[in-house]
Amino acid sequence: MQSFKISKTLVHISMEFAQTILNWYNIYKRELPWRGESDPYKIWISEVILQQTRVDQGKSYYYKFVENFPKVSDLANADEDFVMKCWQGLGYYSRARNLQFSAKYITKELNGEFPNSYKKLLELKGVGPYVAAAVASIAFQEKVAAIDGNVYRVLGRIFGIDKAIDTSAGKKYYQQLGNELIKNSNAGDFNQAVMEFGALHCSPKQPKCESCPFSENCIALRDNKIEQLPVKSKKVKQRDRFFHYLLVNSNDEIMIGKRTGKDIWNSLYEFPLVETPQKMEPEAFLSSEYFPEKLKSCNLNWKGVQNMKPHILSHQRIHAQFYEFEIEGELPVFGEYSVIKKKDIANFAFPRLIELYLTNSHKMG
DNA sequence: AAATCGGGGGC
DNA sequence: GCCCCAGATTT
Repeated sequence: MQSFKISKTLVHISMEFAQTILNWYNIYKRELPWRGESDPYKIWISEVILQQTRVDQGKSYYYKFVENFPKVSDLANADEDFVMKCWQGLGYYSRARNLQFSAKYITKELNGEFPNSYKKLLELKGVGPYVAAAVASIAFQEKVAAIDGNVYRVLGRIFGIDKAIDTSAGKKYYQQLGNELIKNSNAGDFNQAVMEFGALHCSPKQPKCESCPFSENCIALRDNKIEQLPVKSKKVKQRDRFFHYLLVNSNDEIMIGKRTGKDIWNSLYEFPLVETPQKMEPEAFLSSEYFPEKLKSCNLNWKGVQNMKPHILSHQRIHAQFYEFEIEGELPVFGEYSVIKKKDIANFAFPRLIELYLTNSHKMG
């Protein structure tokens, strides 16, 4: 807060900051599907979709959700596989499961009355400080700052904050600063304005400092620290994984199973999967201990294998191969997998990696 | 506090 | 390749 003249009080600073950012917002804000929405349920949907997700990527999913589940009770009563199918391709699939879990909670336990405060919203599964603040401010005008990646960047730069955004002390500091700045504003507009400013003007790379309404007061600009702020302390490391998908086909049927557990892609479907600790060539894999005994003994006809380019996730590089088998007659009972008609395959939600394979192999015939 | 959970886009 | 995106939960 040293960026403003020392004689100014916090009230003056917050009013000046808010007025500047709201002026900018009124001129440059984008038209977005959820802009002007007053239904807290739909605002909630939009905010969950937009977690760690760009607006351009989330838009079509927002339309899909409000169309298929126009009310919270529609989402509560929907088939889980259909909800996951609507989320397919968006990533972080626990968001979809938690969304429906909380929709059931609101519908059944709260008699359909949507939580109407920051504190009550925080009790929903999948709702953290950001979403609770966003919904509370936009739907209920509660004066609580929604601190997302954009806001960290905008405040971090303008106020020259040296606290790291991925520490609890840093998060607390930013939240308190935001809560001061929002005090004299329409909370919903204020939060959306700061985020929009971060997305369009104070961007991570090549921010438009030359035309910035805060250029006179921005500490980062003054000290030439635009590239360094906001401060982050952690670094992510990736691990390699080696997946062998087994396509067990008959004429018109194929084997799939639903993933459970704490690994990636929980609640999505997949083909029988074997993971090996290191890279293995197809021939070596097929005659190895890793290839399931149950399948060795049932007269599989190996048609070929398709090698995918590494599938890159935030913490993993997945090297996948798809083995195509044909089998005469009935498909065997195998593990937790079940047999479906190939024509029904589009009803199930698959990871992007499998979707890519299906698209490719379909194209190739 | 650190690790994990996806997928896509910009450079 | 690296960084980041209208973050939250688990360990």
